[in-house]
Amino acid sequence: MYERKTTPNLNCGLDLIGEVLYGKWKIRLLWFIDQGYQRPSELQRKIPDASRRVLNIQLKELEDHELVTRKIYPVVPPKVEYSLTDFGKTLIPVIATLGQWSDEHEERLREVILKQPVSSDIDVRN
Amino acid sequence: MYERKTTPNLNCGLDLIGEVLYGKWKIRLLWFIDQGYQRPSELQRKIPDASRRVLNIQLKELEDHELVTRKIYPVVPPKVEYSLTDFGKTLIPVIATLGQWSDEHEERLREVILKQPVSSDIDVRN
DNA sequence: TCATATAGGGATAAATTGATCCCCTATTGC
DNA sequence: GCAATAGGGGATCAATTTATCCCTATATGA
Repeated sequence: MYERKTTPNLNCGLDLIGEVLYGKWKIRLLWFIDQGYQRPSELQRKIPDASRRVLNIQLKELEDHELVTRKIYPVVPPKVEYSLTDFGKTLIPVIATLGQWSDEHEERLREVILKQPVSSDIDVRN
Repeated sequence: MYERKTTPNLNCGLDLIGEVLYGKWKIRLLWFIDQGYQRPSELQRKIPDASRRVLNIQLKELEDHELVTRKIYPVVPPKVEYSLTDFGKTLIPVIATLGQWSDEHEERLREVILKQPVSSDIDVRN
């Protein structure tokens, strides 16, 4: 497993939330789990761009941070279900705010993201 | 300058907001600029853990994404001021939501972040 | 003359994150 | 026996992000 070499900054609230929410798929994982997609395979289908492996790793981190719990059913083939903890649930309105903002500004966002490379870098040979 | 080798995912709103807000210091930069700390040196003093260089790079990205504008005063020594664009200002309530959540849960967050390494990894030889 | 302040950037190294590949478990059904 | 199913993990590589180091410029004040 990867071992951190630097100590995280934990000065202000924004550092703290960064520690638990940074990770390419974490916000989506929380969101989809809240929506009822609780099994790993369901989550993979909802987030096909992420590899199985990375989702597992990020789910594990969410679990370590007590935002989700993992319940294993002792059946074959195995069955696992993730749920939000009460703590994790408090994040849902926050995520909703993020989602709402990006939905409202979707078009603008696409523009500014895709206009790369920036004007000064445009190569007229294209 | 670093050149991207993969194309970003832009499927849903959460991908989009990720594109503009990912970056260790970006949220803080937006927040402090909104608070009136507009000059690079002021921002550096507010965020001493970030190097000058990285702040410049992230400010540049915020500018490319039209969240801030950069005004250069032709004086010596040089003077530069960043301001939020109207677009950037729409993010402030979103950031406030993030900040509020993490302030409310500050103690809990510190706990779960610092309890690392997780129980199964604890080495009794310590 | 030299340090300070102010803003910036290139080159490069280090850290972190994400992706790929291949392997394991056990049962059911063909 | 072999494939499919469902969940998982080690090793390793690639991509990305952040940090470090050192350089530019000009004016002011000691």
